Amino acid sequence: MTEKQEKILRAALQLFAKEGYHATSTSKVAKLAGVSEGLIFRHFGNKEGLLYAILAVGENKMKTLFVDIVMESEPKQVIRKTIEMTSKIDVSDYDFWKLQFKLKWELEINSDKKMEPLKMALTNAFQKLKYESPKMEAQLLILFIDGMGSAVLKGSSLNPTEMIQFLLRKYEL
Amino acid sequence: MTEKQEKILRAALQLFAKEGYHATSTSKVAKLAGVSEGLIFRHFGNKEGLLYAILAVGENKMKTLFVDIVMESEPKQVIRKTIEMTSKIDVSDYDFWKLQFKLKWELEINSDKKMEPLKMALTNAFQKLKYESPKMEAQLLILFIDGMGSAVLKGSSLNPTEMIQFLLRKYEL
DNA sequence: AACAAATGTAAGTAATCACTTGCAAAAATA
DNA sequence: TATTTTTGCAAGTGATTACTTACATTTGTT
Repeated sequence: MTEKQEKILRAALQLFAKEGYHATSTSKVAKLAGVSEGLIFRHFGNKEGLLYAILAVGENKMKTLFVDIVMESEPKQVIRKTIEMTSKIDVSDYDFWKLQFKLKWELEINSDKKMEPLKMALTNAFQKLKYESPKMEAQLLILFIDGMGSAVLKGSSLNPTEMIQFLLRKYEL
Repeated sequence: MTEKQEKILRAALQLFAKEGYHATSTSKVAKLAGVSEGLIFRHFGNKEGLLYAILAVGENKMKTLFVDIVMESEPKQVIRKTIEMTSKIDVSDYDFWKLQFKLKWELEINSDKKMEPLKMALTNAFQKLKYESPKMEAQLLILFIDGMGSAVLKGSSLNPTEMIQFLLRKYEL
């Protein structure tokens, strides 16, 4: 990975996350990155290739965020860590997460499949804790996580710390 | 409102909801509507004007969906109706709601303010029912509604009817 | 050192973008 | 009926789009 390649990826992430994929032209990316426009196509083939290069880099961020939860054996800890997940997101990664949410609607790129391991872990946790409908409980919690993430990234009025505390009490954690 | 004006609005809603605002060109809208491209600008000024004309038409849809809940005096009914809200959405209105969610991310058009009356009604309802943190409860439920709507409109694997039943049980309704 | 491959740029390309102009037909108003 | 206003279209406009080409420079390999 060249220095200029990284500059392109950083610039593209920043612009895609802020303005959206279609609203960002390759010439804008090149300008912000301080490279010639042609270099984008030399390295990434086309605009779509640039997008997927960004997503590939960020894929690991998501995995490392999940692996700590999925590996956890204590059921109560699985639930606690899931609820606290959004607060664990580094501010420097906001652009990446914002892009993830944006793409879900702008293009129809779904990140649901990546959620599957988390859903499994949660279902198991709720089952161990003798909840009546562990599968539904897992789905509901994921719904909340998604909503929390969305609220935080859009700078909604919602106070995430307060909401996390509230949820932890609800699940008796 | 001319017949051709309506045709333009219908075509634009369909395309904006499916492909997104930036990905839809005015020429595509004109083609689908079966009119000349210039007519769009004659009637709506520019592309943004076309978008806001669509949103103005749909504004009432949102209001009528909320008014039934906000006017309800029985607290348990307020909560029940809120939970059941997503299932009350007509399939023919899917495009409008999809556009609403899309715009929240593609442009930064926030529909949070329109949620405020619902939030107030829910807070009151939870207060009457002696919940410990009525405000947080209201916020949590709205988070859920948002997530449900998002899941339904994106055709996620989530079964909304099942989830609604599950939630009604959770709130002892 | 010699050669090949990879990295980089400047200046293009045709196509498409949102939008305008000029003019005709229809509708409303007098 | 005469006149104005509104509705509509065909054919434009310059700007911007994603992408290509031709050529120079740097880097890696033998």
